[in-house]
Amino acid sequence: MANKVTLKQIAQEVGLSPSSVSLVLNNRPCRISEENRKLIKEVAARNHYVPNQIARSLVMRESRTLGLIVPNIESRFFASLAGSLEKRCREDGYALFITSSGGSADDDLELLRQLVTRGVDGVFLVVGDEFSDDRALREEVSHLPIPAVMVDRAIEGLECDKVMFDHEMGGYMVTRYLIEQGHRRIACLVNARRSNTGRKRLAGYERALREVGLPIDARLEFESEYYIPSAYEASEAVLATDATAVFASSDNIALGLLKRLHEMGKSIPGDISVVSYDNSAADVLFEPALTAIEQDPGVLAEHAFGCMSKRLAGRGGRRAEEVVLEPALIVKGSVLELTECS
Amino acid sequence: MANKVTLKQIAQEVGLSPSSVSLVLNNRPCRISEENRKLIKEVAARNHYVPNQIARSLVMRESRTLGLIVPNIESRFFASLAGSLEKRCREDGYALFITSSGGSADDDLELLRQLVTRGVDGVFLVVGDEFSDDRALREEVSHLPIPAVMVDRAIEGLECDKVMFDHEMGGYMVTRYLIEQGHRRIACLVNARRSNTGRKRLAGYERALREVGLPIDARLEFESEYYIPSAYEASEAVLATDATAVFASSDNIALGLLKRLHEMGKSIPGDISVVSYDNSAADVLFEPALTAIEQDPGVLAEHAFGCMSKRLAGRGGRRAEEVVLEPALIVKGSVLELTECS
DNA sequence: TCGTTGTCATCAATCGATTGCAATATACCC
DNA sequence: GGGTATATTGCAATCGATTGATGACAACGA
Repeated sequence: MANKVTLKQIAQEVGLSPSSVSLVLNNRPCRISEENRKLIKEVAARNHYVPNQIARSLVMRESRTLGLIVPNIESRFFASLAGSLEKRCREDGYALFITSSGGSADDDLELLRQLVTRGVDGVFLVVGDEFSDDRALREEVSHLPIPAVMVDRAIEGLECDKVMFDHEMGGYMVTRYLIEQGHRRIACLVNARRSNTGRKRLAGYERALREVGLPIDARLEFESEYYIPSAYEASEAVLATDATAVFASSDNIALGLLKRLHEMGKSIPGDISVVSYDNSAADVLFEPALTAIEQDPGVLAEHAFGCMSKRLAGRGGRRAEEVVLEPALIVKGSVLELTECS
Repeated sequence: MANKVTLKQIAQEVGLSPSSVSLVLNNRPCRISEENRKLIKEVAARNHYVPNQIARSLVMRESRTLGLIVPNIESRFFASLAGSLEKRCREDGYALFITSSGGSADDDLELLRQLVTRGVDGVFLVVGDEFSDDRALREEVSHLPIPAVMVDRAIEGLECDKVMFDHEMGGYMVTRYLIEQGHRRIACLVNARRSNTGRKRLAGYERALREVGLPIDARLEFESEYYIPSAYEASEAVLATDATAVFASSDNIALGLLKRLHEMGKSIPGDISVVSYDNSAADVLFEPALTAIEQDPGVLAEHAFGCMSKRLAGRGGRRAEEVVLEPALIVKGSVLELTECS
């Protein structure tokens, strides 16, 4: 294990003061003879000098590091978001500190504090979807000494930059599309009990029905957590209805549903049409491919970074910015067009 | 945005010196009257004082932060590893700085430097599987001023703690099992060209064949990258052979293979037996479930943290520690037992 | 009254960088 | 030689915490 080389050591070896070395290595405008400049750079390189960011952060009051808190890094969507965001940050010379909380507001709070004391210049928060007690978290976020951007979801009623896809619109688009394809009995499988996003998607679903005068039938609305087994369980009841189509409000929910369909020997879209939300890696396998709402994590990352960037540059307005992105319905082959006669 | 509160401010408000405040808040053994102790703690709490880790790291020369570099956080296996490792670190009061490199040695190097200058106390490296030019990286790793643990894979010939599953053994176990089930013509689909782990799995496959006197037939060995489309492409040729079983050396490779099988209307294990490596989330869908080698990322994380922990405590030996874990073959239903007559 | 002991708290250096201001040296002009 | 530019470089404070060494003060015994 090699020792770390410090500015002072370089200075000593060159025979100049630490100040001069610092000035030269940071390309600060200053009058140091060309000769010594060369010398300093050479010695620094030879000794593999790397400035200590810790020390630098302390005096500069910025670390060029950002933080990200996601509920669960093992979920494909968040992993992808984290990946995109990291790449984007790196492009601008920021490192991204990725952390995964487990989804409880307490853990979120703990991580947030960790990030702040570790000197990140800003945080991206993917928090607030679960209905846990988040008073302490809201409190903390609203008193943060650094900029924060809430991504994909938000703590309701908190003044803070937000970037997210329109979940209500997503639910609406799916349902509207199914209606246009001639479906009238449309079931949905959503996580409305424990998730804000789920609740919004459900609202969109209902709006679409209402809009065309179709009844909102509680017997067609089913509840499922965002896990495959949960959806699998719930699916039996869904398939016992007379629905001709199902709106699965997340990729995992769709997977659970498909598993059940497969077991029952039902075919898509022949026996029943399915629309999913977010594409899972597994989707490549299905024949036909799943029609689904797509929320590109890369787009989310791009906008989130944009907001952050503005704040960091001090260009953010006093009021919080809210970016709402429209999701896209990607039509593939899992929806049957019902003709009038059917 | 609230201001950050410093030790000095607290001290001022209490009317004592910063030293005293520091001493008390860190529960250092010192003689400060019970009365003042109470006061200090109360004022600190009231002001939401949180010590600045940056400043603390500088003088303490430790940050209680560890770093992790994975090739691609969007891959399920790495995401899961990152998740487990983070949880484990947190249990011991360490934060984990997760970064994702993209897999090139250059990026790995860049990230490694970033982590080091940002003062992490140690790094977990999941690097070195791709055959890129890694001289600079080896150089850097071998001169690191902090402990490093290579996880899941390694830069060959580098003296450094290592924790990984035995990939050769995995390939061997799969093949051995297939042989025991009566298979004689066993194809394999591996990433041997660009991956060390793939190469090892192939070696295990060949060892098993050799051991029982079966021929190693180059016409049964197929190459695929670790991506679904790549495996999908390669699968056609695999299925054109007379193999009764296929060893798919990664989850993505298995998915690509399955897609092709599905399209060709072939059934598992009736038409052909399949063994996979690592379970993918998508596996739940298949009927029958896939027999596969399982490498629990949690176990990997646990051991990796163990090594790190020892080093950090100064209890590591001078020589590098090497932990080789035996993978498990989880038998499900994708392999047909061939009877003698077949 | 002096010395001793014990209690409680502070001083000042340190970590490794950054940076405004001051200082030195050399050249140039009258 | 005195005065002024100009070119180079160094000093010392600073960021916010930690910590070994040291100081102040009271009580007590001789």
